[in-house]
Amino acid sequence: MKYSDKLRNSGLRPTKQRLQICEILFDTEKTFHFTINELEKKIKDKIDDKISLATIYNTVHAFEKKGYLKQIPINSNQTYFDTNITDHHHFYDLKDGKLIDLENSDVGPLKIKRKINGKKIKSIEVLVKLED
Amino acid sequence: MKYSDKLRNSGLRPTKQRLQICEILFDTEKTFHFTINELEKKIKDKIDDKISLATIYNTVHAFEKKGYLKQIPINSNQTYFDTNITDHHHFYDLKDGKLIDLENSDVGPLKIKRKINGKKIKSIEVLVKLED
DNA sequence: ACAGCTATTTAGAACCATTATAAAGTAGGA
DNA sequence: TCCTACTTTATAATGGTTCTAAATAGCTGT
Ligand SMILES: [Mn+2]
Ligand SMILES: [Mn+2]
Ligand SMILES: [Zn+2]
Ligand SMILES: [Zn+2]
Repeated sequence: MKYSDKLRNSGLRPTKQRLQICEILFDTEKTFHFTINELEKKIKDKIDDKISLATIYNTVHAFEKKGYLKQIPINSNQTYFDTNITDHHHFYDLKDGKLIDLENSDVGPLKIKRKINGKKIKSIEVLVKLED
Repeated sequence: MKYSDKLRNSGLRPTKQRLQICEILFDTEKTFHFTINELEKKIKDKIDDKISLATIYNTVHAFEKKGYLKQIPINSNQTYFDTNITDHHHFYDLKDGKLIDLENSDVGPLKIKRKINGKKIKSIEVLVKLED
């Protein structure tokens, strides 16, 4: 399915900027992790038109809200996003700030035994910090 | 052991400010989670002397580096700290931004099967997001 | 094709948690 | 007491993110 249809089906107009960002984010063999800053660089490298920083933020947030991107919970001055939207976990290399995917099967079965009244679990995320 | 000795043993001079912050952080029945902003409020409430914001940041970072506090990996515009330095996990209530401790036994055994060459695991942290 | 409406983009300003600066104050050893 | 390194402090700077409001572009009905 074309990105334009996917966007329209989500209630998002398929603008030139959104389509170009789609290509950068989703036309890849492998999924990847990125910060806004890194995405901005990638956009400058790969497309000739300029996309304003505000639009990059708007688009990433719109895609996240629609479920096409995920935020990764991590302590950093920047927000990390993930084009891999399946349930999975992460290694976080403290040395270089890079993330590595951990499949669910790499972590083993997680069973949260405690329950909070009136709340339900939205996600379970494991972060494994790595050092030398 | 008095806080002054604990601090001296860590190579930190037991200043009035650090001792007062120690009392707020560690003279409690239960451990708790906080942001710098919340700690600042608590300091204003509980002690009569003023402690500058810079000192609060300095002290929290010094205590974290010495292992008396932990940072909690989470997506928020503020950094969350924890006076519970044991290995444990968290519920994160997306509605009100509050954290709840999850004991290791509440999560079940975690076994990270994948290894990264030349790196060792420093910590394994689980974040369980809650919604209504 | 056109008009009208709303969504979107954009440059720039604002926001705000955090960090840096550098001057004044303090703890502890000689 | 004196010295020196450590600490505190007010304040400025930083930098990622969000806001603003004006210009532009996509879409629907005619
Ligand atoms: Mn280019
Ligand atoms: Mn007071
Ligand atoms: Zn991932
Ligand atoms: Zn905790």
